[in-house]
Amino acid sequence: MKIGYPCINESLDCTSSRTFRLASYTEERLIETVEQNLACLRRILEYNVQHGLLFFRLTSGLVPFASHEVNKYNWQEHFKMTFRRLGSYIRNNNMRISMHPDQFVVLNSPNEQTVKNSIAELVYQGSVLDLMGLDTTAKLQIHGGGAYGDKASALSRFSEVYHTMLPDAVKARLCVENDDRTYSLRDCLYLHDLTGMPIIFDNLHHECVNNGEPMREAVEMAAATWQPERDGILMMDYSSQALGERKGRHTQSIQEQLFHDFLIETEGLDMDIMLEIKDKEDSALKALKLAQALGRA
DNA sequence: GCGTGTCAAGACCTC
DNA sequence: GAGGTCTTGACACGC
Repeated sequence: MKIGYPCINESLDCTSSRTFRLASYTEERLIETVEQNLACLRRILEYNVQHGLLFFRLTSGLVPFASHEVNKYNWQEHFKMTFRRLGSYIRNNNMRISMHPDQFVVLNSPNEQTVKNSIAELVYQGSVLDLMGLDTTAKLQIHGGGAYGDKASALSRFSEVYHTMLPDAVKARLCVENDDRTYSLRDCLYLHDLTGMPIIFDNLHHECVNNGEPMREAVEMAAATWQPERDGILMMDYSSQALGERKGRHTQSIQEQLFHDFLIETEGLDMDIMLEIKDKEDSALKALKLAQALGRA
């Protein structure tokens, strides 16, 4: 089991998602920003290795405006060697990597342009992992999308786009994650049947929307959608409810007893866990200790 | 130097 | 149809 956190390291004084305004786009600005982002990413990865955190989500913002039409620059070629070195470092240290395109990536949107933009974004993020030379156990994680008042049609639209429009390089990495209001684990299992995509399981979302599956059973069902030789073991997002806040809101800091209970409940199941918790590596380090104490990591 | 309105992109809810 | 919310870090302007 590997433990990790997403995108941002709060102990370091750099960010790997520096950006700028579209209005101030220039090639020079792009190159300079990507250079800084990749240098910071290197530092974050080194921190992670030093601290035993071997699961990490790369930020979507590594290359600003990567899938925007304004960006005609061949950054892939320009940064080829840097990406390759980062990838070697990741592989040599046996780290697991994911990326999570954000809310704007909606494959089942009725709006054709939205679908096109979404695919372009997936191609960009997949190409980052490709340039790093990572195998297909490095994943792209998206949600089901909108329901548009007719979830059955939305699900089949997803499947159609998947089969007719997505490049193989994206399909090899794409996963679907259960969300906290529309697409439950059951819906994701249906999408898995239609496409073969593995399911990234989110325990807090499952608490928000489910069909009565107990937690351990839910984890087992999601894990069964992963083909070990192609996909690796189950990836999951772990969080717990922020007390007194809106349902589904992530806690500020890990509630250690709850995480301990979750590990006990899932004893014997192998998975990599991403702590989706606001204080980032701080909670991930606490989680790692708890997992190590139970002989899980 | 600091505070704050705004930022490429979507969906959904309320009014 | 307009506007707010979700979520959310960082830019960039104004003071």
